[in-house]
Amino acid sequence: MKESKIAAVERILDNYLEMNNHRKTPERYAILKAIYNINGHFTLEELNERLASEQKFPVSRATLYNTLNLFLSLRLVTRHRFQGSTKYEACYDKKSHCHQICTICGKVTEVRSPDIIMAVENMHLKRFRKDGFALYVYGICSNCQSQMTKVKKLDKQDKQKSKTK
Amino acid sequence: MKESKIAAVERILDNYLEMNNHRKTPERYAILKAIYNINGHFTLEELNERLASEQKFPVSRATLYNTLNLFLSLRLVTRHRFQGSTKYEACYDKKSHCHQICTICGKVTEVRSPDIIMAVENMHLKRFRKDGFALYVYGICSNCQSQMTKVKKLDKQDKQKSKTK
DNA sequence: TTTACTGCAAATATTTTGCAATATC
DNA sequence: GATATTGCAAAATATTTGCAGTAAA
Repeated sequence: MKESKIAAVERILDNYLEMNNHRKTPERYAILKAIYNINGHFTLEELNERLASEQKFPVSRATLYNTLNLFLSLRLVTRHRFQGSTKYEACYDKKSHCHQICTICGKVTEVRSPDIIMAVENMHLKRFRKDGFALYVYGICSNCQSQMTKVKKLDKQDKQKSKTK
Repeated sequence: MKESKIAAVERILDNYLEMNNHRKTPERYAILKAIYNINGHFTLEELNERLASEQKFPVSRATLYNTLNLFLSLRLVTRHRFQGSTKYEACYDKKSHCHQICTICGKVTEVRSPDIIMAVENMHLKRFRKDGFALYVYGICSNCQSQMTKVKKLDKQDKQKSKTK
């Protein structure tokens, strides 16, 4: 299964490079393979390390940026910019990305939502070819909610203290 | 109308600062006011210039970052990270943001979509308090689509030439 | 042989941080 | 007066760019 997915994206890359007289460098294929062997989000740094240690195929930062941009334009990867860190993600056969993001702790959770996918598909955008989407739902996770309740209680105590004082 | 909106967000800020024993510095109010006088997206740089030239109230970059983060956590502004540039936006009374983004030229267009808003509202996220969302629909705008058609035609011509040669 | 691509290093851009001075409470 | 906040400058990050050497076609 995974093998055939990699084969499929390699074919897309092949095709693009041939059509545009660009070169089939080993770097490009190594990077593509590395990306499609990662599950979920990854940073450029993580990708770099994987290439160096696991794949024994270190590449320069400049090449990584170049190649990621190429893949971005071919829609073989997507980029998310979460608070502070930029994350990439393989996205062939995965055109929709729904995330819930806690605005307190920054935790990002991926969620599936057929309803949203349908709603976006039915969205009417004039003269615009939709290729995919990302949804970020912001809010507060249960963890931080209970944190906040605690803090509020402490605040109340503080106020009472300062009143009595 | 606009006046009352600014008054409303100022009250939120007031309240927060008082509750948490933080200080009501003129910077914070000047920045908040500047933000709510901007229509649509703005960069930190643009905000900086506005404060210096229009409001005659220049502040340091560090303070801008600090204050924007404060407003972010108070949900008085949102932050979008579009390709390359980070944009902010006033978001009191505007909890949903739908954008269509051309992956070729990078053009961002804001779109309204009651259906999406409803779909997100109905989304069931376990133990997560939804506060707002941003949707980014990626694709290709009509402009770039016609660009591409032209390029394809040229490519075809090139191929024919090299064949005959 | 041609030239697209890589890697390096330097340049830019962006954001964070430490700290002394300042202003709010 | 205590200390949260500002502004500055430096530091840390992140990304882009120019160019010489390398390698794919």
